Amino acid sequence: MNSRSQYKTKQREMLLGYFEAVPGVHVTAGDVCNYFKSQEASIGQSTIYRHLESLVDEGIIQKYNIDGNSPACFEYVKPNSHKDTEICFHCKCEKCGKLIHLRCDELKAVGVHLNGEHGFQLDPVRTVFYGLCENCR
Amino acid sequence: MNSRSQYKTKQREMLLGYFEAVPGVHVTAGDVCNYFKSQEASIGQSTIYRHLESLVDEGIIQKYNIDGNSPACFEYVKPNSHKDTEICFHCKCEKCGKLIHLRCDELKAVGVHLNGEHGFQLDPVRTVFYGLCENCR
DNA sequence: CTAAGTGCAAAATGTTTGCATACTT
DNA sequence: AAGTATGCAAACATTTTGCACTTAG
Repeated sequence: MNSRSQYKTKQREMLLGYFEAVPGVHVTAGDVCNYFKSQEASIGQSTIYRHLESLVDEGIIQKYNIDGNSPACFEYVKPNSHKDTEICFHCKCEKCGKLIHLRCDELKAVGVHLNGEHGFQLDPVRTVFYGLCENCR
Repeated sequence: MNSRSQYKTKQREMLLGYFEAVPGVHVTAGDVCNYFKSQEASIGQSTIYRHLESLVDEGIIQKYNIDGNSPACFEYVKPNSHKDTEICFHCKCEKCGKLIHLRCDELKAVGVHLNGEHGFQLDPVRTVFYGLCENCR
């Protein structure tokens, strides 16, 4: 659950570079593995999985579970979009797959409510609202 | 995606009985398998998986994917309960992994708000709130 | 030098499928 | 009799782990 890398290794830099090159795009662990398999400098799959976990813990990428059977998706998080003052909620369309980013005070109230009434401290970074977007309804 | 059973078999009746006996409780496919393994009249796991799919399609049980790695959860849906008041929201503790299910009108307001203000039709079955539970904060 | 990182292959997990047999209608 | 349902074992896909080896600090 808590794994951050401490060494700056070639593999970590390559992974970071990969994610930085595709901001706002979802990739699966398999996508990453395939990409590096097709490069001359490849990375073992366990290393990829281990780094994905670290990068999530470090807040550099985000992990989404679209549904139970398909593989998890990862997305690069731009460093300056992470400030507390602009909490960003995510809505994912179950049909077209579109990811919508919302900055909304009323949604922040959900967190306050969960905290006050149910003793649950919401993590807006990890929580994704699933449903249907405007076009797909 | 569309599989409804047409025959009334012993196995189907046993499964139905099992779910009706534990309304409002989440069970995984594995839980169901284990339960029936400990009974003298057991059911094969493929049969269980196939019936779970049918029962979901028939609206008799609901399926939740809490996160990508843990198994899907199933819950019996009481036939005569008016749906709107029975919407169940899920909170998952990121630390201890505890799953809390809430039936809360104020959370329903989130769906209304997303719909009205953001044109997004929330799917409460699929959406899981991540955060920290009372004990882990 | 030492702790951390790597990568292979194997294990673990949860779910699905092929197929011969048994059951419902 | 005809078409489903069953259940075993094997296949599957994704992710995790054990362990010997390498590397960063």
